[in-house]
Amino acid sequence: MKLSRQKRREALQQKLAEDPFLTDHQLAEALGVSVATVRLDRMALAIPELRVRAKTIAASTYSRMKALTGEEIVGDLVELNLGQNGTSVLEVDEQMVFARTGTLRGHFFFAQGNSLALAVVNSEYASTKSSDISFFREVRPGDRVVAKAQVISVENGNYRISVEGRVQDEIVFQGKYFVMAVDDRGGIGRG
Amino acid sequence: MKLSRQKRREALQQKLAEDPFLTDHQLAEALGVSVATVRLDRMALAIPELRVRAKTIAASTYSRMKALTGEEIVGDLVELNLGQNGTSVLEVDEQMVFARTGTLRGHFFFAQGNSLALAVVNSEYASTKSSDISFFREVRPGDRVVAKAQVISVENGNYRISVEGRVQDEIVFQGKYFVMAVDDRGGIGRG
DNA sequence: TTAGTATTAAGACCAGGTTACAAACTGCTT
DNA sequence: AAGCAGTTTGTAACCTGGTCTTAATACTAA
Repeated sequence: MKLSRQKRREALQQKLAEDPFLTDHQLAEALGVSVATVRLDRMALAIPELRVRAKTIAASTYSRMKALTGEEIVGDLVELNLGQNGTSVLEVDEQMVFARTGTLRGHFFFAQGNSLALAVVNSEYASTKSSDISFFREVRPGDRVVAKAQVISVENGNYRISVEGRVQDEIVFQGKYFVMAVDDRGGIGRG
Repeated sequence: MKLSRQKRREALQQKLAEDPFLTDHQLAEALGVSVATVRLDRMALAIPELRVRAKTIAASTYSRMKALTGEEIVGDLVELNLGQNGTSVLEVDEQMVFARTGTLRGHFFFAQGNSLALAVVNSEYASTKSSDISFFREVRPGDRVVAKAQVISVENGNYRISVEGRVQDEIVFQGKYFVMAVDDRGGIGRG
């Protein structure tokens, strides 16, 4: 069960890809090699120690989870004029794109636009009634998508909001959101 | 700046809710109290040490992030007839809803519909060109959203797909997705 | 055989804890 | 003022999962 150094390192990377929470000790056992060798291999492959890995994963996924599910805004809100307009920026990273095409998954565009539209309204219980979005250009990890929202019209609590997302002045998506501002909790159409 | 023990412990929990990656030392400084006290408080509140917190967060969010971003489908695909129709089920949990209203965030609807639409097309590089969605009813944690997609028309690689999401026969969202099947990598309009 | 590389082992050190215990400071009663 | 309880703080020893350095051993090709 002796692997060449090359093979062993590939196996090590594979193991860690499957489960990044393995200690050097566990890795050593799995690969049938000493802990010292595992450390050397990690060094050579520039793989940080378990704690750093855990913390990095935690910190990155945590904030992203928060952004995606726990918080009200997807993307960083950089400007906001309630009832008028707003701007948010979304940094695209590897986690957000399709494995196959390497391009941003549509729902991040939708989510960025959606949450920006809701932020602009900022009623106690604003909610999206409907939306209409088009995607123009592919986006890749490293791109910064700047979304600008503009309120087009307001009619007793019903906002029409236009959102445009650009990467360096090139438009990547364009959408209209119809948002309903509900101030009591009895309304319908929460999104 | 002296807090009662009660208040201090609340403050500690608050701090950790905001940023779970604070060391005892940082907490001690923030609360104006010794490290030993922080440890006692953590003990009393059954809050594990930093490393355990990091690892736990990492382990739990890691799998969820993979489910949310790393895979091609949001929701569980339960039926699929390529080029024709498909069904997916999304279990709504607390992480997916707005804190304030307790209702599902629009982008999960969008994402469920979007990924289902793409799955139905299943070209090598299918991508959403545009969409048009309406949200009808609020959805709460525990609900199972069953989405059914139906291909309406196909014209040289351009699919019109209608998706309906229901919770127990009650319609919660309805959307049309325009998906482009791109078999080479040169096309535009990836979503 | 021997040089050079790969592997292992052994020792000291570190961060961020743990446990156990002692000391000090508080508020309050007697 | 003395005594006591509860709270807070400090100290020392130990643990894990590493670090870094040095040294010894094993393997392999010339």
